[in-house]
Amino acid sequence: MMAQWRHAVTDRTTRERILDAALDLFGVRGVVAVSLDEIARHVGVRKQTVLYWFDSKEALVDGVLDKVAAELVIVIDAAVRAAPDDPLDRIDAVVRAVFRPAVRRPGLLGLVREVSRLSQGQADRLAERIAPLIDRAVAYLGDEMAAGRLRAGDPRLIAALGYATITGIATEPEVLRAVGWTANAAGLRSLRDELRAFLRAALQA
Amino acid sequence: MMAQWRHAVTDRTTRERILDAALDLFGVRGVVAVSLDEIARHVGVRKQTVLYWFDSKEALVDGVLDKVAAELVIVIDAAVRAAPDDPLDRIDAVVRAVFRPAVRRPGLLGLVREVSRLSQGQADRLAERIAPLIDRAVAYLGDEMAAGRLRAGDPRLIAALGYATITGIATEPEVLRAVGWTANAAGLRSLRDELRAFLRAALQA
DNA sequence: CGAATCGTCTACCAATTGGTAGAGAGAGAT
DNA sequence: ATCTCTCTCTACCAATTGGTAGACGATTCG
Repeated sequence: MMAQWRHAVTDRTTRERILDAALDLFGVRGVVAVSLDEIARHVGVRKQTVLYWFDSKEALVDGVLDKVAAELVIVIDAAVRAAPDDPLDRIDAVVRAVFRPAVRRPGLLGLVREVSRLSQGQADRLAERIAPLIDRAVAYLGDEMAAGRLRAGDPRLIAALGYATITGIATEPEVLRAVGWTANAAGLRSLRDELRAFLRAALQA
Repeated sequence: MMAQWRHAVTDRTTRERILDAALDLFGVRGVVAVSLDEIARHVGVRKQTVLYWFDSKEALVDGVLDKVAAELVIVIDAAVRAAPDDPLDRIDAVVRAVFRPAVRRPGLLGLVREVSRLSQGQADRLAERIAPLIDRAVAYLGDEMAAGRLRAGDPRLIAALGYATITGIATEPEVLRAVGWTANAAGLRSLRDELRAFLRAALQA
């Protein structure tokens, strides 16, 4: 139990590779649908090695959630900091910043979605990690609405709706396939632009 | 195999009750996370009775997908037929019509989302059933855009984005909880109204 | 009444699941 | 050279999974 933490700093490779594989598999196919055996196979190791680094499947999920939260916080923080003042441009910047990693790793947002199917404790764990992001976004939306620079509304629900739009479109390739969209570079660009225009229109004053 | 179809007409109770329980459980927790045993327990019957009515778990999923598609088609068809001419009002009507059953049965839209995790054949099965709905919606959006009554854009992607927003917000209670929303009658009303305003703004010319 | 059919049940089964126990290879430290 | 510690492995295990075989009562039909 202790051993893992003592070595997590120096020896990252195996542990990190397990987390990476678990993130992709859990995020795309769901936590219950992916066995420890399958994760181990993807890493090129035996199941017991996974159980050596993580005491249980639950602990592995915890680790993956932490990883996801950290990655999202970094990406969004950087985007917000470097963004211009105008609220619509700022939201634009966040969308663009989230879109790239979300497309590169479909499991990233998929795992956030997965939270509603996990235990209450695990949901709380992730919520706690990204709460600062949410609080800041909600406060920002509220301020800009009050200043008349964004369409008025309940900033909490507006934030949730924006999140639902982004996550929904990023995690449901089947829907895009159903409307005849193709997943090449041009398709991705037009999807990103259409998403930005959609959110701009939804939020502008 | 034949027996089931021969009797599906006369004896609906058990079969229907299995489908109902399976829809709710599959939709909320995911197909792989729910065992036939659990479904049977919810119905008050043994697993083998479930396997009597449906040859396999896969066949049960097929049945549930058909049920979901049929329910959605009926609800949306009725809403569209009874809706006024103005495109924004018409979309409004559809949102309101979908919102009620989606809230009453959280598994309904959850199961549609689940499709990306099922087999290709099952994804096709559902896609085929709701294709008319999608095609009509896309064509309608395109016409109204051309007429200048809706914001211009790729009608296929706009349709997918609208779907993502509705389904996303309806199937992720954790997100709403994270922004401090409460699931009572007043909360539901304000969520529905905020969703309508959001989509109106996103789509209007 | 007798026979067939239908719906549900009990009794199993092989495969897979998350998890335990502990062996053993390799590296560093004494 | 041996001892200790880290890491991965083989060998199991109990529980659960989807699914099969077939018995048993009730209903329908001749």
